[in-house]
Amino acid sequence: MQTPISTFKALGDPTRQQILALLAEQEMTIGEVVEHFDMTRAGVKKHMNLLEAGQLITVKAMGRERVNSLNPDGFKAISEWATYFDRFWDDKLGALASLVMKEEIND
Amino acid sequence: MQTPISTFKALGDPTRQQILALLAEQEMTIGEVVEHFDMTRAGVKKHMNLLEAGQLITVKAMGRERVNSLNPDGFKAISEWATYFDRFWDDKLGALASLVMKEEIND
DNA sequence: GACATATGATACCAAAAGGTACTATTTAAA
DNA sequence: TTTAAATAGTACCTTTTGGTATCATATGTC
Repeated sequence: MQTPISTFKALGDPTRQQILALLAEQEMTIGEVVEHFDMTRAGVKKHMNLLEAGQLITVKAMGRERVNSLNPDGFKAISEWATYFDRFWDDKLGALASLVMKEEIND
Repeated sequence: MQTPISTFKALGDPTRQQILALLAEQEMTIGEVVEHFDMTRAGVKKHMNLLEAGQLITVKAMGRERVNSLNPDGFKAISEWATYFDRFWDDKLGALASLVMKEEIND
């Protein structure tokens, strides 16, 4: 499987997590997001660009405004990645169980 | 819920992803990991420190060697986080369905 | 058209991360 | 006890990232 590195990268920052939390409540323009932070619009915009690169948000133009909303794609990618690893652990535990059994037989 | 930012951060780098892939096959000392990369031991060690901070690997001392293995904790944290968001999407869709219904009633 | 507003983009600075060279510490072996 | 191996840690440099200031572009309003 291929790992969504840009998505992990986007998620690995506290400011971006806060932005996602805001957008989880309701979609917002950049201007509205900025009001929640002590940061310039350009600074927030850079974070938004990374979130968009990680497919965690989408932007739709509404006149001269641009509304940002959460994008399921990125979240879904992480979810699938996690599912893959859940199975991996099951296999490992299975392998461990087999090993324990073999030892018991050999005793 | 609290988000495992250090874990996301550790996962958001291609070199660290490769290290995890190696350790998924078998546990290794740092020296063995280094053999797979065109990088100094100290460079690899820094990545290992970040992986350990994200609870993605554990280290056990074996004599003068230190064996690194995958740590389920970090992966499990991501898995739980993903599960939380899966439910979130379900709720959003549910909310959307309710909204559509309400509009039909108001028509 | 003129003007204000919402935004994107670029250049620049400061801080953090990626990486190397070097030194120190611990442990196995002769 | 000397020597070599495996590793941790620190100082330092380079690159990337976080952030600001500034300018350019597009859109709604008068």
